Amino acid sequence: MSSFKGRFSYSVDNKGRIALPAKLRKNVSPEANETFIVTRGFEQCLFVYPQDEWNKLEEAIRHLSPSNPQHRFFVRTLLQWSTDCQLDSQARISIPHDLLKFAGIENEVQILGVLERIEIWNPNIYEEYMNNQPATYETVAEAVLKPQE
Amino acid sequence: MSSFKGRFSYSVDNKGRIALPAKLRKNVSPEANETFIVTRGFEQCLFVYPQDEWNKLEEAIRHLSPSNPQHRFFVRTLLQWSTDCQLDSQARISIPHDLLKFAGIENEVQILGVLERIEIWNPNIYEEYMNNQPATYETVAEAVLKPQE
DNA sequence: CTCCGAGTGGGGAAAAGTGGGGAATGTGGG
DNA sequence: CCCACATTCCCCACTTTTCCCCACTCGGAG
Repeated sequence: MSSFKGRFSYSVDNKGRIALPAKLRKNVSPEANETFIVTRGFEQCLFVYPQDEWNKLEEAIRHLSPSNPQHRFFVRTLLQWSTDCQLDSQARISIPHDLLKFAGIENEVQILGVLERIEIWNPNIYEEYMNNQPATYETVAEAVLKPQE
Repeated sequence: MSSFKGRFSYSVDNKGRIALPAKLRKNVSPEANETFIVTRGFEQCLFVYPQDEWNKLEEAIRHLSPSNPQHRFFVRTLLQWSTDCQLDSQARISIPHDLLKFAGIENEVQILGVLERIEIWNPNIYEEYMNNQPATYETVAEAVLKPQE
């Protein structure tokens, strides 16, 4: 099971390639086979799943009801943005332009490790997201971690 | 289970390395495998968890709902600041610059053992924190220890 | 006094990040 | 049908950072 963590500032070269930070690369399981699925994230960012983690997600949405309109909408939206990416020999992935455009990414990115997935953000949008949180880290922590036994 | 205790004054060299006090090192369980996770603490300090203690924390946040925006914010904030650190052959950990900057750490640090984690503070900030507590140790003790069975 | 463990400092090899050239593939127009 | 152009991918090269190892100092125990 992957457990990505950390925040990294990386550049996007003019071919739309983004290097995968070495510390994240070490947490990718061999079953992922150097293959990643990039898709639209929550908030204005991209989610990157290693193949093996994506398979779990796919299994989950496979069990959604095809007769439920809301489920259909969710599955369509998720999958229409999803695309396979192979690492090149320098451990970089090449992101399609429409996904870069969706996330407002130009030359610089913030890369986050978030347990089973990796997130890619425009640094300014990320900054804004973090600054616009209604509560502070400490107060949220108190609420989130309280029921811990 | 770890049970760190004590307060230590240590220096940070110009490569951002901090030695782990010998007394704390003796309390690290072998399962930690010389690996530590450094992250942002509450208040302006850093938390250092041995691998095995971190795993418990990670297990807790893994069960948070991915569809709850507040949970997403918390997990992102916690993980974005987290990074793995291996002890070098001199039992030191190398702290990334952004974490040092967050905690306002320059050349000197206070290291605290706090049960399952280790805290690293800028000595001045720690002093200020201690001096600005509204209640005294004795009155807080009364409130904290009262309901103990 | 000597030895040993603990804390501190720095040099050099290896890895990681970044950028770009050029072949292979694919698409549309002449 | 062939050619021009764009796009993709593979490889090579340069720079910076990281980390691994060795050396020195200090203080306490024997």
